[in-house]
Amino acid sequence: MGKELAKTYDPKGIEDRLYQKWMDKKYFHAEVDHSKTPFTIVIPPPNITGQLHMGHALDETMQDILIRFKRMQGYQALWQPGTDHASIATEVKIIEKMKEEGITKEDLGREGFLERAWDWKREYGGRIVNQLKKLGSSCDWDRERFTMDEGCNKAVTEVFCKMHEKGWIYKGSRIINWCPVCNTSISDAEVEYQEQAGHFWHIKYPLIEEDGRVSATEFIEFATTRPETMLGDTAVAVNPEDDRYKDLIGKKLMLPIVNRELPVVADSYVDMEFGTGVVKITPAHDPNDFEVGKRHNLPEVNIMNDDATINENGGKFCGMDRYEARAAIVKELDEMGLLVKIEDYSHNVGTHDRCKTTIEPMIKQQWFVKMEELIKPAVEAVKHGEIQLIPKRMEKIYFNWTDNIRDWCISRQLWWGHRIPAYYCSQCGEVTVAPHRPDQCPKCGCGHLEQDPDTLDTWFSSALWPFSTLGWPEQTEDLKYFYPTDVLVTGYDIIFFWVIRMIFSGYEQMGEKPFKTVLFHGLVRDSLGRKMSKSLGNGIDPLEIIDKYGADALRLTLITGNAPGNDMRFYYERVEANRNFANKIWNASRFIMMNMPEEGLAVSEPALEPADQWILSKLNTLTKDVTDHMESFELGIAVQKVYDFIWDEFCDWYIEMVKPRLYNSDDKESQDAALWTLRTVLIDALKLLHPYMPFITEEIFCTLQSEEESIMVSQWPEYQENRDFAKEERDIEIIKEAVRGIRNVRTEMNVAPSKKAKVFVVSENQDIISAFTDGKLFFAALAYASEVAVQKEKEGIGEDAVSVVIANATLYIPFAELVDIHQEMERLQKEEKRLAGELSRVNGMLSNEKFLSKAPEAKIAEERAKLQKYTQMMEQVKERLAQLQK
RNA sequence: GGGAUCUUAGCUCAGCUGGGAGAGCAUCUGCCUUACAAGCAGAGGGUCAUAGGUUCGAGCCCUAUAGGUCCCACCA
Repeated sequence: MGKELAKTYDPKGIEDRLYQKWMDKKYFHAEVDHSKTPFTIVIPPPNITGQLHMGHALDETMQDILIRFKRMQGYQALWQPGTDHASIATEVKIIEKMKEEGITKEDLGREGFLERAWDWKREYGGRIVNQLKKLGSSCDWDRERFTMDEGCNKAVTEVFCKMHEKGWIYKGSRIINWCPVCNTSISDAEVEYQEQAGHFWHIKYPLIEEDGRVSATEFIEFATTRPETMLGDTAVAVNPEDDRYKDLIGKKLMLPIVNRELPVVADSYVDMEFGTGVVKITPAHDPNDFEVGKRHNLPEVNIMNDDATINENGGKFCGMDRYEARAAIVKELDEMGLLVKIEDYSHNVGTHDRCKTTIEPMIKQQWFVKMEELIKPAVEAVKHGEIQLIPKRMEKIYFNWTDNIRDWCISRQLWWGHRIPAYYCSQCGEVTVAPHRPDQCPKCGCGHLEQDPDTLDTWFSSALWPFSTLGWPEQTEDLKYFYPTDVLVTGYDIIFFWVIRMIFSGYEQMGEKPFKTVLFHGLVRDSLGRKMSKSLGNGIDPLEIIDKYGADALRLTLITGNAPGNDMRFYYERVEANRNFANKIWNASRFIMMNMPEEGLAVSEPALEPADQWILSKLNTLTKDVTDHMESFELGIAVQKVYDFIWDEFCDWYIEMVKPRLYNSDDKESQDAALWTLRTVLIDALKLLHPYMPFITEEIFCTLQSEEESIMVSQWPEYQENRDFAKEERDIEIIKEAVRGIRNVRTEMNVAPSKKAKVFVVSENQDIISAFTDGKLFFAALAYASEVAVQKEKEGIGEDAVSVVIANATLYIPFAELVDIHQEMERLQKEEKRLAGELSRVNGMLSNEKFLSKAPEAKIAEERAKLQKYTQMMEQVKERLAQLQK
């Protein structure tokens, strides 16, 4: 007897031990090796503030599967890991923590705050990395990077200076999205529109008559959702085509409360159909109005402070919060008789995606990236398939963004991040953009230079990630060898933030795409289909699942039962089912090991029996299918096939077929062949499964072979022509069909499993006869037969036998005392009816001329074969029925 | 307003380029058969949202409709 294993698989202990072994052996490490083809994945760097959630777990699992697969295939597989400083997310968290201590950012000052931030990074930055390891992620940890490490900082500065010189980064006064809570500008991508119930205030402004007096009778009415912005109104606009207002164009209105004269301008932006066809124009606080203002040279009156309170331009409302001011203004307008009515109105409000605060559009000096030219190669690359997006439908989302792109506001009024390398001369005001602080102002020569206080959007550095992590801007060997990377795996939710920006950055800085394929996945939701979130408290912690069911079970759950790019729901039942699968493999392996002789097996291939050839042939097909599916990124389909193979074909059929041979030590040769096949098939199946379930496969592999070896650096199985046994496959399938038939009738007749009976196999077909003769031993075991007689004639079979009809053969089981002739006839009649149905369908097809002339030959041949098979079976059923009727 | 996506067994979902509907869980029946009760053997259960169309053939392709989800968008 061979090695002993525990009766149930317990991943605890095993996983950490194996991970440590892999680390110790440096299996994850990849070096430049020109004898191999590189295969590279860069990790979407998790935030240092983050804790592992299901989204990460899915993301990392997909990447690990690909990396392990390619590594086994012989590629030089590099999975480049690292973390992201996550500028705003981290800064907000640190401020929150400081608040508990009663300290503000300002108390500490910039230096003090940054010290705290780095402390935070040291404390929590490693946490997520350790969690990734729990999943089994085979990242090259020796290469771990951080978006604010020296190399990445250098890359950021380099890009900023280069692009500034080129004129593609500029500073400008433009309308931007301002978050009054986070106190910073944010990019368009960070604005999240939320449908909110609000009001539509109908207001009217009086006309100024020719003589300069404010009319008491003539007004223009319009509606607004933000009445407080009237403080910044500098015009009212109508559509130039609008006959109702043609006469008004060029005239003036009086802005109430503020008492500012407003011109009536004509602009096609105004929709005549909407509302009254009149729009008040606030260039400083609305992006559209800003554009209108530019077109008509309107003054821009900023009415708000950074915290969204009204500033001195708001007169008596100065100091009020924007909503307080809104109420006060509405009240005053009402008192003045200028409020026409208030309607309930549901509309989209822009909020900051991080804190959900309603953003305030404001005109501010900010740094921008000019997108027009930059985006072009990124569009071409996807359009021409140089970069492939999976699933393909993501392309539409991609183009939708690229087609409507606006300049990217990259400056943030934050401290945690890459500080903008721009220096201002306090004497002459000259702006110098340079990698390092200049000693003196290049214009006036003075030494009073102040660095821009702002930092860069956190995505500015992540956009460079695929090459900054490989050493850029240095032309390193790593960069030459591993870039462009192969696959980027990420959620579709950051396509705009990250994927697009990496693509245009790759082309701009490297002159080459950052990756060949982008593999998108969806969101992991809870069992009710809701997003997992802290506020709902419905998040499921992957670490708890790993602790309870093992990382392998979790990985399998995340990767199966879901189409690429679709969201998935998380069910404990599914993890449990996959845990059970792990246990199934464990026990199959245990069985094999228990039967292995101490001295081991001869290495050479023994004389195989049909059952052995059948499973080897199945494995061969499986190998091909799995490899094909994995190569086309159909990871879930691939592993589903391995699952079915292992559970159904290997465990439920092959192991059962082989038991009688194992227990019969008289035929040593047959036993050896069985053992050899069991081991060979198990090992290859484990290899196919390894990328998905790295721990259990390694544990078994090593127990089966030696602790020193590792499945993760073993060779990926390949399809072998000489393992394709078509005939044996067919023969065994026929026997399986017979077994199923017998089990079926036995259950139907309530025959106790312990009750064995003689089974007669009657067939005139020589192939069938020899197949059953060869497989007698296992057929008997599977079909609960006490004895099997394979013969051409029906001799010696009593009338009161149960019969099972399969193609080209009839099986008889004499159950004298159990057989109820009437019941047996009913059963056969049911079968007759089923066959009649099949026959009419097949005949229908084959008698259709159009089918015969248009369908592919293979299909026609297939149907003809079926016709033959069913016809033959029908004859047997009829014959048997005729006998019983006598 | 534009677009994407979904609607398949009681539940959650697969179903790759069109060729006789699948899985897991749940349900029912019988089994502790010397790898596994986290198991084995068997069973029931679907007019593949609806209506048209293309095709020899449609869950799959096209059109429309209904309902759900999501993304984008400058109608104040």
